Amino acid sequence: MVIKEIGVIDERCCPPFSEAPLSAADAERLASALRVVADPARLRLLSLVSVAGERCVCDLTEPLGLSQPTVSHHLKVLTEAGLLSREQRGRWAFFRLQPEGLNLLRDALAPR
Amino acid sequence: MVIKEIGVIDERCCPPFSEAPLSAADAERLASALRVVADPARLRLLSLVSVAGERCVCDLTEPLGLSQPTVSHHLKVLTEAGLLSREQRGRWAFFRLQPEGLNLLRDALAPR
DNA sequence: CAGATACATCGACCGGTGTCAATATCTTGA
DNA sequence: TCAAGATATTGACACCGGTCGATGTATCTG
Repeated sequence: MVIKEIGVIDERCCPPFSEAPLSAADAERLASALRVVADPARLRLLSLVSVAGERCVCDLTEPLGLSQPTVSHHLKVLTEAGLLSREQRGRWAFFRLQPEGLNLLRDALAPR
Repeated sequence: MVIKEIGVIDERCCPPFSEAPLSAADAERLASALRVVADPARLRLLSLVSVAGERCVCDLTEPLGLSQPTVSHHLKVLTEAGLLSREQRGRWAFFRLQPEGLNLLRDALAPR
């Protein structure tokens, strides 16, 4: 069993913002999580998948105007971060939005 | 009169996420806004200012362990983005959180 | 098995940015 | 007006990551 250590958005990623000053480690974790979505290509991928409900790589390459390896790279980052799920069906890999990931990120940016 | 074009978090920065696919331009704007907070030093600055209510540069250099020019640079980025306000009083520059900035970013990450 | 299709991985390039030292600018007090 | 303190700006450097072409791997079809 493998536990992802880098770039994962889970319950540890997003400590409360204005209760106490963020430690260096917490800030690094949260910044890593935010860096995942701070990219125009990844935002468009999230949006395309979210609108369609489900998309394979072949559907995503052309609207983004990026090469297939680049799109695969971004999808991997988003999936490892917990923002997308991946399901292999035949030759195709289908991706869906995992809304909890975005919810965790949103909550991390809430001043309380 | 100068209108900032890059990295500003305002009402145009954060179009709805899953109603329609993000355009390239919208994705670029939103990514620019998110890049502002996708940095550990800037997150810690936001947190320190948020907790204290108000801080000057001199209060922020030491807890971050960064040089004064670097801290000033990050504070400028955060201020131009609309996440902090800056008020000069005597020799000191005091910074406060502008909660609307974070609210706009949060809303942009909401799947609807 | 051979070819085709869909996707992933690798290696390399390059532009962007976080960082610092040095220096400039601004503000106050004597 | 001069000196000192607080902050901003400049210039340079190093590192990270987005991108692509080439190639590898898996899956289906004939």
